Amino acid sequence: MDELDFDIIKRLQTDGRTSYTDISEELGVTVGTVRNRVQRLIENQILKIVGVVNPFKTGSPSVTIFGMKVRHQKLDHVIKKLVAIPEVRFVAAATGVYDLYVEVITSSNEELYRVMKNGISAIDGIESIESSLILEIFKQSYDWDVGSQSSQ
Amino acid sequence: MDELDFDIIKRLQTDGRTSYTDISEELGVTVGTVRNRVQRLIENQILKIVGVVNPFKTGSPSVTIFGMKVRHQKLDHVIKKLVAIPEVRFVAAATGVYDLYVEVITSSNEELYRVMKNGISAIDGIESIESSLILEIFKQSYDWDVGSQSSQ
DNA sequence: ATTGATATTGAAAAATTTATAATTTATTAT
DNA sequence: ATAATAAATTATAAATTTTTCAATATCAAT
Repeated sequence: MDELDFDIIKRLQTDGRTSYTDISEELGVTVGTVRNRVQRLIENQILKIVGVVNPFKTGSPSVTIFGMKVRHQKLDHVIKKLVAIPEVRFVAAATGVYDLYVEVITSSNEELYRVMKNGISAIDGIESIESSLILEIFKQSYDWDVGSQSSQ
Repeated sequence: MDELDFDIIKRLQTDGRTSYTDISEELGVTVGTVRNRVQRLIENQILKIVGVVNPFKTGSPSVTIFGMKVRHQKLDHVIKKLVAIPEVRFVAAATGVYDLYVEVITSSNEELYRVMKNGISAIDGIESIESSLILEIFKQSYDWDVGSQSSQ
């Protein structure tokens, strides 16, 4: 990871379909180099180019954020199980009131209930779950500051 | 929004750089149609094609999730102010313990402190803030089920 | 300095995107 | 129902981008 990687990422953060040609001209390297770099970043799972939708604009989905307290000996196990559930789209460890934050998106409340009952509740090691149904998303941006070589 | 829109979105959710040609062949429509649809979806802010990075793989950032309780009369105002802060990348209204969930990404703890002190704390109407520093992200997927015409 | 490994470049071929006009499909008013 | 209008889709060609690959350059270790 060097300055060029960061610069390429910055460009793709604002538009994931920016042509490698454009990026190469802007950054003063060859298209091939941009291509190689992007490929490597994607292979190493540092970068992912995806179409993102606001779930509330494509239907009436159930978006839920869970705050979980977990037995620390079981943390790895709980994470592994959660990650394996398709409807679980975000899992992160945190400090503070909850050990884990988990986001689930289903296309209905019935399906949410199914995931909670058969998927999440069945996991051994979860001590408590606080759940919040998301009503509306006001901001969802992906161009956060990836920093730079010099700032590390 | 019809079945074709959903199918195009589904394809882009897994790879944002899938060629329109590929999509068109797969869905049995012309490239032009795919192009028009994607353009319209992006214009209407239903779809966004972006490069997403795992912030923890591009440095040592501060990722924080805030749970906020807000005076309901001030909710619009608080949301407006939060959305305007560049480091705030996610704002959503919720049921449950918190009225708002907010995610902030900064490239350091110092910057996080600055955003909290000058940006967030300065907003009138926030009654309480619970903050959790995210330590690691285990899953971050974007291919949630956008449903279909028939399922709506 | 030399070797080996890795990354970048340049150039041509293949493929995709873009633009545009014609056609089809859908919508609205009569 | 029918005609008129609008909107979306198609087909085609030109412009651009992506891909491939051999040659060159860069870097790290000996």
